[in-house]
Amino acid sequence: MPGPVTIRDVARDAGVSVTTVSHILNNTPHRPVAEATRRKVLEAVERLDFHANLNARRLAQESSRLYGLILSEIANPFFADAIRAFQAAVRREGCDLLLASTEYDTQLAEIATRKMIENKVQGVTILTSKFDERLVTALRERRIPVVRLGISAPRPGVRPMLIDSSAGLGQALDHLASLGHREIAFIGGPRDVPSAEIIRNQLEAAVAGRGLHLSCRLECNYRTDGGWAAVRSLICQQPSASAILCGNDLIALGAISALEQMGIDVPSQMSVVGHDDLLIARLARPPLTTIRVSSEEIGRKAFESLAELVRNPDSEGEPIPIPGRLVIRKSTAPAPVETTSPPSLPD
Amino acid sequence: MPGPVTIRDVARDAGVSVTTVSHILNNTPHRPVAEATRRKVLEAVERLDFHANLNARRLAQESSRLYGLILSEIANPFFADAIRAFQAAVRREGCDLLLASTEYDTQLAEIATRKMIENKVQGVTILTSKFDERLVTALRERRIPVVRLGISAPRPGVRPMLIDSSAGLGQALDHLASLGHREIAFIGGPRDVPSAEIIRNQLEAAVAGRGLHLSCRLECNYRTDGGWAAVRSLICQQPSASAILCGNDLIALGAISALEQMGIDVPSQMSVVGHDDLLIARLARPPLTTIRVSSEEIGRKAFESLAELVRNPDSEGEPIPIPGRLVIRKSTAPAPVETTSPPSLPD
DNA sequence: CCGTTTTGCGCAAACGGTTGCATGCTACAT
DNA sequence: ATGTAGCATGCAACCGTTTGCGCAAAACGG
Repeated sequence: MPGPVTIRDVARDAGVSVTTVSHILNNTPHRPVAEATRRKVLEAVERLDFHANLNARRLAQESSRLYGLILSEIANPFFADAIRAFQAAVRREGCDLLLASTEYDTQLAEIATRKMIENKVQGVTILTSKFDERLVTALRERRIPVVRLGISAPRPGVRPMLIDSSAGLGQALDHLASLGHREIAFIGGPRDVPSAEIIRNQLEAAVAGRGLHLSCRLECNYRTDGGWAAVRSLICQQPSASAILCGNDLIALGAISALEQMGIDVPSQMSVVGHDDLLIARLARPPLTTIRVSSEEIGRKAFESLAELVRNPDSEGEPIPIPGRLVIRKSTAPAPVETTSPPSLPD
Repeated sequence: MPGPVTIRDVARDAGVSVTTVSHILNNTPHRPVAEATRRKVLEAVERLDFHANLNARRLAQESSRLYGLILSEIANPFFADAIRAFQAAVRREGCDLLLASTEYDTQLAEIATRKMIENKVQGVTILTSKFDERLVTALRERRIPVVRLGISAPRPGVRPMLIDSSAGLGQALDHLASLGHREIAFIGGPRDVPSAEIIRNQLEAAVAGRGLHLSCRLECNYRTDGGWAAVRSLICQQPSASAILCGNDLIALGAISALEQMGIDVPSQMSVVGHDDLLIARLARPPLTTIRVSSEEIGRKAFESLAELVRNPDSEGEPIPIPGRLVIRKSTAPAPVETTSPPSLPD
């Protein structure tokens, strides 16, 4: 067994030094190479089917040409396009991507961070809001630039990215109001998830700014079963609501399924609005009216800012806003007329 | 700027040699270490916040402790659980995962393969059936074990994994037959996708084995719009079918949406059966009767076999079967009585 | 008290690339 | 002929770890 073919084998085969081979393979600028030599080397590479050892290369090089991406779950559908866009941008730069998932687990988050450091990535994007600030600090101590989704103490080398649903939530409220809805309930994500809390706050602001009010605020996990359970309790304590705003699409889907089971038709008897616009929102029955947040935009902008941060390490910057906007489909309709609350009279 | 902390810094700080530090950090078996020394070193590691350089480590080590996973799209929902299971198994082994996606692109598949080789992974799992056999050969030339989804020439070091829907398809046919369906149509995936072709063949076999026959065979892309279009043409050319078997859940969802648009109710007027059982199948309206293939099982078994192959490099093995079985939900119901074809008489 | 084993540790050579610097050669101007 | 510039290439140190082997001191058995 001859072992793997190394750059030395190529050099020998082409009759040149390893230095020359290396420079040719890397297209080192300012190093002149005779055309004949280049051909000889390239032929040898081809003939021997040489593949460079990336570990050796990265060890020797000053820059790893590696970017890191940390997310909660690799297959999280919400981030599908973000991953794709980020990955594509990384590749366009001639770099590689190191992916790590936290699975919402503190220890795995630590492992993911450690992996970023050990691999000497030149920048990290964090797409999970449940991520200990201490770990960001660990990255910063190694001078690794960070772009991060969610609120984050603004500091040099760390650029936050904020999903701003204000506009979309406002549009949703206006949309519902124009359909005659007065009693609107909100089912948000878990209190301890920062992103859920942000949406909640933005909604409160939008409601206040419009002189409306929420008849009910509920909280549940971010899955369909959460939405399902929340609706059961909602109907008990606040049966007069005619529309429900949900913290994400899965909650909305769960809500719809619970309503259906209780014999309440969506949208004729109850309107439902989601958040995120997953693929599934389009496919649901009825197709979901929801607040769309472009995942692709998240991935693209995250990389842009990260690349900028790499060029310009300690620069600070405004949080990157990711806007959400309303997409109207079929899960919202005019409020039913037989409302239990009497029409309000102008005074 | 002092540069990154290396093992030498730790050694100096602890007053021992790098050798000792290395052995302590790796828990090298059969190397005795005084308890006091161990403590000193561990404290130094802590104090300096030392993180080993993985590139250097991998370069020096014989084994990379790295596994590769190649798939079509990282966020493909069908493989979500497979990735998770594979990843978890890799981690349990104390190894790392290298992920690469082909995006259904030949050139990216080549790049993914190259990356596997350059990173010296000790084994690769390929979860996309559209993957050139030549690339597998390239891996084999480097003696990298491969576990691969889909048919593959059986050869040493390569273990195929086959989704066997035969049982599930049989159950589906029996289920439909027991509901009184006689005219069953099939909408499969693209002809040039091997996995689609396999399902087609397994279905033909199941149909033949039961003395039934398919009234119609269609082909479309693997997305909802494919199913949508296929149903439009199906209704034109074969309006008597009362049930549709689909090559995957997205086709089924598209089909249902087209049927709804044409005023054909599912399931009372038309039964629809999917394949895969994505999360979305459960959430669809009506919830989809479908043939479930466990993604988690794919990931788990893939790793098991790969690990076995790593221990025992050139062993051959039977293809790993991944069974599909029917899950009955609400998209199938008794055939409508006003069938256009006259009841068949025994002769 | 003297071999012999065991324990604890370090030297130095890999691993496979990159890169600053030196060197020989050709070409050209003086 | 001679100095000089630029072209083409190679030497050798270095990146940060691992690991085979050797060495001294301690522990042990007779």
